[in-house]
Amino acid sequence: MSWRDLMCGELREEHVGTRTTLAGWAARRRDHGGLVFVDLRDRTGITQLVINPEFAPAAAELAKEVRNEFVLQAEGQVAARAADQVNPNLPTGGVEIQVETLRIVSRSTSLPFQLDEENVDETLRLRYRWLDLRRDKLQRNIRLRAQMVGIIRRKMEEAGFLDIQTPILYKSTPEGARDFVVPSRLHKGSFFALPQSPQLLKQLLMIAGFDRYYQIAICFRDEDLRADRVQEITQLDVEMAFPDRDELLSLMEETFAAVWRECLGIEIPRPFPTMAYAEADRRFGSDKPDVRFGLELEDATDATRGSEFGVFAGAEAVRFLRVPRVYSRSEVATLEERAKELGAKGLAYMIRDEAGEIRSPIAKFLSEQEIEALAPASGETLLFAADAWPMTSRVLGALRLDLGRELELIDESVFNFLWVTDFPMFEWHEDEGRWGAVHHPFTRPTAEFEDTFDANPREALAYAYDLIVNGNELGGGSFRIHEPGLQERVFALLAISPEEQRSQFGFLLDALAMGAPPHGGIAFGIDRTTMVLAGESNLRDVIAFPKNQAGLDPMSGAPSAITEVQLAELGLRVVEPPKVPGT
RNA sequence: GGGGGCGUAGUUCAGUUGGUUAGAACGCCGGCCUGUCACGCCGGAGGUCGCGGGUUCGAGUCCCGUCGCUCCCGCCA
Repeated sequence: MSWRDLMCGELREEHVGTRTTLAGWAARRRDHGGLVFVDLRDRTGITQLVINPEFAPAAAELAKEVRNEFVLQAEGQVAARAADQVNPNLPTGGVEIQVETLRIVSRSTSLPFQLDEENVDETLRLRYRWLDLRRDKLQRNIRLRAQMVGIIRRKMEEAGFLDIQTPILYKSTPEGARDFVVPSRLHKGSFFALPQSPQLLKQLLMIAGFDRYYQIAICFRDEDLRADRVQEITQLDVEMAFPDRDELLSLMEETFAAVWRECLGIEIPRPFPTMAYAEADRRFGSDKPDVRFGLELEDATDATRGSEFGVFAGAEAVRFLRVPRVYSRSEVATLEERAKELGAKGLAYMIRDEAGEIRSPIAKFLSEQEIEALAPASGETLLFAADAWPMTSRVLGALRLDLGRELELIDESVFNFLWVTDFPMFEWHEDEGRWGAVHHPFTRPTAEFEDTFDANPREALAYAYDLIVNGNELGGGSFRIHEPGLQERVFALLAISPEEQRSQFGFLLDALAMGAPPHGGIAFGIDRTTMVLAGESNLRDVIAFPKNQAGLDPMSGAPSAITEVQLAELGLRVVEPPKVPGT
């Protein structure tokens, strides 16, 4: 016996007069005492069942018991609806099933929340995720994700890339994020780490001669979560030997263009524009600029150098946003709050109102030439950050995004893809008193800096690139170091001792010394790309079974304590007993 | 580790200056209803106001603490 002849959303006028069997969930029941209507739902849509006690007394009796989310099977004639009974809101609205036989396949308790209710508490949604996933939006997002992954695989295979799996139980590395660790039973006291990325393994695959590799890889980072950051991510991981940057980037562009075309029917213009990191930082205060709107940062460092205003005169950088409206004192105070939250010491402002009058607590410190150099127009507010350069970028870059949204400067209908390139190789870690890698320690410097990066780490640029859409980082990559000597120099600059180099990365250095081809690659966050594709602002809405912001799963209760027996087998003792989550 | 917001019925929310028995909609239960599609009508059940303490004649409301969720900063090569 087959459960169904057609899917609920597939029924059309052409089926009128045929007998058919449908199966699905009762989305809604409308009981008229005699006639009963049931909206039967499956992943394809909804069809109306009509149960008439005159034709089907047994079915009518049973229909009175039907409640929301019961699983039903219904057999009957497909009937055309009278003109005044057509429901134009449903694709199946011109037809209905005149039910002859109804079967309650499965019952449901009353629901903890209604599927058509908005803003349901997220803990409740996660706890009953199987219900939450029945909602239209999540069904659509999960399908979109699967469709995207399918397109990506097709494109990678067409381009001759080989899908190779790498281990999940692997080795802890000191660089980068915190590791998730797994204790080893066979080797008590030793731990595996879950991969933060298959980075070293894919490099070894290049050295092994698989010159085009890709994988849809799960990666783990034990860091705090955000709306757009989870601990367990899925990434498209790509690497090629004897690489050609234009070929690699254009393959990626072609892949994403295909995803947007096939999933959304949107044609993304190619090639994607490119912007150097330094320009992105200067104009947008960000390494992942949202270029859908202007409101770019301006520089007033030189113009205020000799100013009587000590904060400006003494700051490494004085930069500002030119906002096309006049703010009240309390509105500016709100903006200043936000700036302080971002790490600014304050937020100076200068308003030229509609009458041309300057309103600014700092105007009295500035000469007329200094004010004219800033050229405030009538109806403009200038918002200043004066600090070390990176802080001015952070504060004004974030403020720019807030204001862009608030002033509705953003065209939400467009997708602006952008490559950001020429990142710095290194950044100074003040707290640790050493240099760190901006991308990762295996990234090669651009040719220009290969000889000089260790003499002048601040200036050195990396052969790296990120793909940005509307201010979201979808992914990034780089060309790698394939020369053992060069790799050792980078390690040394990062203050990794020769002993650590051996113990942590000995296998990489050995491999590089045995015929390593030039290679490079890229990796994209599948979750985040789906988020952008689906127009969501939260990763949890594009992941089937996500954890909450505290990294807990309200459904299963993971993570949870393990038994004394398990601990003993692993040679572990728990020092701090776990709090039971959710109490 | 730090900051903001939220926590009232199964769900989403309202709740005045601190004042009688804490409300609405949806859901749930019972009844009526043969063309509805957010069906309609009548009736009903359902609340430790997150938890603990304090102020007060009196606390959902004010204060302190705590827990949970969420957003952000740090962090995330």
